[in-house]
Amino acid sequence: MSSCKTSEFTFQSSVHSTHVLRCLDEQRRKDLLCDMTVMVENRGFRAHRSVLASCSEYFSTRMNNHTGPGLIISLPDELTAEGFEPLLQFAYTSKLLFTKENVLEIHNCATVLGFKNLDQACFDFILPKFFDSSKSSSKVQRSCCKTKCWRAKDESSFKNDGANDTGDVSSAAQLSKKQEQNVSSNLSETAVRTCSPCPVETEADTETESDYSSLCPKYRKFQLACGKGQSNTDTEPENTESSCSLNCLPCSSSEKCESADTLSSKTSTGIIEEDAASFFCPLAKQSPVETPLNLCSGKSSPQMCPVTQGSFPPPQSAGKVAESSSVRVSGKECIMSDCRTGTVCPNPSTEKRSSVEMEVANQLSAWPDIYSSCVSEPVSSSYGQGMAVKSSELQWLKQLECPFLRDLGAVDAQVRCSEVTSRSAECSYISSINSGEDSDSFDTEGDSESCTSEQASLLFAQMQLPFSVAGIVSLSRNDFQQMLKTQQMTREQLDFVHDVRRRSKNRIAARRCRKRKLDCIHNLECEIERLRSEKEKLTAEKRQLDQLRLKTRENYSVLYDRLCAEAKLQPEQLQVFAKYTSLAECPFSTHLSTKAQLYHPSEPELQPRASCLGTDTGIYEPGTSTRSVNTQNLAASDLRSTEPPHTGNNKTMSISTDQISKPETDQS
DNA sequence: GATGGATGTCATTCT
DNA sequence: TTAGAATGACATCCA
Repeated sequence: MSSCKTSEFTFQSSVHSTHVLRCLDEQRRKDLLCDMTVMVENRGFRAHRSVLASCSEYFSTRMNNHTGPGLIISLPDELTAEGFEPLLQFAYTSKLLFTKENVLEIHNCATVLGFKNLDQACFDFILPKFFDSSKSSSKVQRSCCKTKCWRAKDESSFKNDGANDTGDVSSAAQLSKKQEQNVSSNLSETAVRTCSPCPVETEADTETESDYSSLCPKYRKFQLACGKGQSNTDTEPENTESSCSLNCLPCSSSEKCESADTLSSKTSTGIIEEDAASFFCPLAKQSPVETPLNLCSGKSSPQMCPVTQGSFPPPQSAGKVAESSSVRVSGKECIMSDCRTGTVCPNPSTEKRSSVEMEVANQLSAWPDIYSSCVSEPVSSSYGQGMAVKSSELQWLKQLECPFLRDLGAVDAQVRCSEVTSRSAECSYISSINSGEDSDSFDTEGDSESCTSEQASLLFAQMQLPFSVAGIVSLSRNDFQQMLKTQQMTREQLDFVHDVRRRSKNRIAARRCRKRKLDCIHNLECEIERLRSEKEKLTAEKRQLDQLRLKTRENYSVLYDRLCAEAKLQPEQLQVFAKYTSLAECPFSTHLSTKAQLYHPSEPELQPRASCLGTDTGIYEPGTSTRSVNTQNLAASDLRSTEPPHTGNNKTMSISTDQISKPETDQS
């Protein structure tokens, strides 16, 4: 405590600025404390001078000489309200909403007004995406226009970029020259940055496919066939990792281009958000609950739970983290974030996570093996340093509400197991190894296979190996071999270490594999359920359509008969009529053909008119050789039986097969 | 004692 | 060519 009194503490909230901005935006909307009006195209926009002056060089310059109240600034004629309004919103929300239609206007306004953080480079990236003929605006636009994503560029290159842009945005380029003289002086001195062309996917479908890239071929095929995302596997660290690797594609440059926002793929409206959190894995924003721990490509993540070099924060502090914040204690920074909200606490001063943080992230990904290993291994080594913690020091992790740590309850069993194991004086596994038996023997001699990692850890201690099981598992191959080189180990020890590493890796792989299998089974079950319900729905729809079709057919039949009766068509006319109405898809083509057949000139002896006159001589005699067209379908007859008497005209369609010269072959 | 789930390990294949 | 990951098969433990 005495040292704490003399230490200097800094609390830095990453959400404070957001809150302030939000309040200012609310004030603007309510016209509270607004001290200026911007006139564009006869439209007035109320705003705060300080906000606009801090965002725009243009406003900053214009306001220098005005200190009185009621300042009204009219924008140049070439600017439009359509272009200015999104910029005003951007000034207050750090989000730029744009469409293909107004992006040019916005670009013009931003250029003229010298909006900071909306550099030319941003539009350099966006505009080609919009106006490239091969791209559709409805596609996903991924922008890499984060300020952190931009690399410093000299003014000349900036101008070159601007020249390159003329192909797409000629009007904007024309404006830029004149406007640069006024406002871009500051832009240039602030090291105009451009966006390195991150190799991001711009096609939504490509992104979807990439999502499945982490799956094994078999399951990938299934997932692709199902067209489903990794609904259940999202909570799995390795899948999160794969997703992150997709969304956090590194820039081609060496700059720390963490990610680009995934814009909405369903609308053509883009959103560029200048948010600290957005510099990192977008999954944090997309599904914060489903993304427990961001382990982008095995690297550390700002979503990392509180971890420091061997000194963990107390449970109460970790468990009550209400908002993203970073606490700097004596020069060391503890990253604290709320896993539930997905907020992050990027440290602006540190570009990379410490190796310990990265190591812990890796170790957590292998949870709970590492957890149990950590508990049972008080190994102090450069390799195991990050993991050599007591179980009591890890208890605070359980108090976090990170979904990733949900299984801690299950882990407790292993912890207890490991503790018991560590207390046991004898271990058959150890004895077998020490006796010089083949390492395979410990497969069958272990008391519990769930404790084999702890037993191996114990053996490490027995063999005085200065590293942990978790350590050698998490190391890359090069690091692992380098580590072995630094150690003076016997052949037996080397074999043993290699064996443990291989088995541990395979153990983890087997878990992953089984988890995938279960997910696959679950997905299949869901798919079966979905298909079943879809089938029922389609069946009901088909039934409805069938009834409707029969009804229509009957109505049409009635109309046809009435037409025949009223028009008193001659057989030749009926034939022609039937010819031009007997479309293939017409349900009455057969009917008409039959009628036409009835009136065929070669059969003058037939008396078709009898059936067309609506008389009962049309012969409908159930049980006889007569056949009704409508009785070709049982459902039709059922329907007729429920129809009112007016459908009795159907009888007129009844045809005696005796009257037809050749037998009717259509029995269907 | 039978049984099914969970897990570890090995051998093989795939990437 | 090789390392690592994935996975089927088998064995074991345990409820």
